[in-house]
Amino acid sequence: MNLETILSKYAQKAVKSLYGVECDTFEFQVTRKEFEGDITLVVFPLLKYIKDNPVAIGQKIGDYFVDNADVVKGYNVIKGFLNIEIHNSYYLDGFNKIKDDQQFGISSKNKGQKAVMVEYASPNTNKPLHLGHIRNVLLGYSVAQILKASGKKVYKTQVINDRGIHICKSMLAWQKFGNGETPQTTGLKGDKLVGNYYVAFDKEYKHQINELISKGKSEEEAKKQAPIILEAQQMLLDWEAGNPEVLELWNKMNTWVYDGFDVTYKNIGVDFDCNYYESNTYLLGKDVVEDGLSKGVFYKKPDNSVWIDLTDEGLDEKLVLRSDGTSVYITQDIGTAIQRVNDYPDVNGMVYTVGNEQDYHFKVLFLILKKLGYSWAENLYHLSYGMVDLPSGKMKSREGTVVDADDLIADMSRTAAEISEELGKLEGYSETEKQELYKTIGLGALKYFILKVDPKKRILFDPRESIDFQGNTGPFIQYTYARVQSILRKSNIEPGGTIDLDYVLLDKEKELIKLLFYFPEVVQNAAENYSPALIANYTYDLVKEFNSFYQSIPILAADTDAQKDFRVQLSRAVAYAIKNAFAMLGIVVPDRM
RNA sequence: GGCUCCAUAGUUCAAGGGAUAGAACAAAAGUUUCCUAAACUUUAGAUCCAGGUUCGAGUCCUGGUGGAGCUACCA
Repeated sequence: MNLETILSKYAQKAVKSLYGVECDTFEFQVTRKEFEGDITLVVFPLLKYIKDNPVAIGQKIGDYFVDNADVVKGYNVIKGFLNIEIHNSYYLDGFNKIKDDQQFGISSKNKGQKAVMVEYASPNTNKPLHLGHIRNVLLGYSVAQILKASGKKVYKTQVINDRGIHICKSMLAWQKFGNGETPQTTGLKGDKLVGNYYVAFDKEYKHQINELISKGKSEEEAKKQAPIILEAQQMLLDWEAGNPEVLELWNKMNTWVYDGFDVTYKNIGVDFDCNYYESNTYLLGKDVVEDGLSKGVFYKKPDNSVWIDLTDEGLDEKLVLRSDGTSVYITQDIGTAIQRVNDYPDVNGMVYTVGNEQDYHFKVLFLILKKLGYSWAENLYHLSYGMVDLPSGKMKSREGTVVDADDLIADMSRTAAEISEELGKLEGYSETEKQELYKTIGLGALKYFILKVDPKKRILFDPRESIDFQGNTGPFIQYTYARVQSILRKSNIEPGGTIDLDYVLLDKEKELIKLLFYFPEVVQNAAENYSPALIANYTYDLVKEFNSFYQSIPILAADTDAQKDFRVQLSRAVAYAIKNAFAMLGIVVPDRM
């Protein structure tokens, strides 16, 4: 039971006995540093029920606390704020309960109940992954970890967009200009190779358009009549018809791309429990539409196209089946959602990590699924995030301003290596260990940089300024962790034992314990809000407090054995929290750096 | 046109309707015979505008301004 809950109970009794008022919700906040006290009851909200002045109310409740609540040592009232001082023994007792818990902050309470499926990445197979995908993947993966840590069962998944005209473009260009090139013959990553042909297609397409325009065609006509686009369209038809040659090429090139993606995912440190391929799912959903039609959820227009009317919900009419009976994007998404629940019957909710340009699409999708009457449709969440922009604006592949995922990761490692080598603290590390560490630090910087920002907001990424390794950054937090590990190596104080409840706590020590107590709540909060940023911010606060403690208070050289013991154990508990919090962000913490 | 999201120090980010709006980077100054200076300690600096609700508004509401996005029988 946390402090707020305990104090709420006393507060409830207090207002009952003092004023005869029934009230069960109270507003607490952490006492500001400039005031005496540990936790503060805000009195103002009580004015609705109690006719008295705020200071008097505060004092009376404060007196009641001191007389009745064991944990309360004293209080002061400033304006409408009742600042409550808590006995050190409360903190020490609580600390004894958590200090050896390596899983601290990770809840296991809801295990075995309903699961949630988290979708992220969702790449196209015609282009390599870029910085935008990195934000997507990091967010999705992190939210999955946070949900797990909050006690939920989670499946991680992606939808791979492996069909359509865009894939045919790369295939066609490879056929025409590829001379049989493969990742093996060129040494290129498969996704990069295929991406190059996508660009090659575009180049040729533009060339043909210009030629046609010079022959007197309008731009519109030229775009439709360029031979290469006609060929691509034919290829798509062949693909849909099951032409074996086209399918073989499609398979071959997609395999290259998947191999390339696997390398990138592994580099980033993310994975999936299952994959859905659009080539398997694009036909799904049609039966559901038929069914919904009979239920009156959808309606048919004279040309046989099927629609849903969402004007009552403030949205538009939306097409769900074309007049020729083929499905559209949303039809497929309806089908995929249902398929997932069929495949994983314990799934009772889904999180879609998709950019905010699709806010409208997901609003519609969720509404449709609700109208179709699926119980799990209540638990769908669009984890919508802002674009990653460059100082010049949007990333555009045609202008070559895309920040490639692999390149960026390599860059980050390189920067980490430069800084590390300059500092020269890695005596005794082998070259492999060093490289591993540089990657850990580089990735830590990148991931923290992206995840500390509220998902909704767009991120500005300036490739020239790169990403900091100092201040409010991943490496700063990793560094603190490494420092603690160093202390633990040097001390021979093992986990276990109990801290004496009479131990005299210094302010900075108490602050750290308070922050630790707050961690499980932060995890729940982050899970409810699907927000890795909350975890990142919390970790930063904790680490900042620890560094201040570390700097001003001797640990191994403490005056007494009791102090040394306590401070080492406190440091270890902080390290557990850092490690677990960072794991929720998908960031690894090093033992040295 | 309609709808959605965003707007906080020079810059990048914080702030569950609560006290004097926090950090970091950049700027200025200091701290290594001491547990890792990727650190710590100081200084200076901000809520887009106008109304409203509230005991209390960066936060909620209305209207502006500026930016982004959506508004396809594409995915």
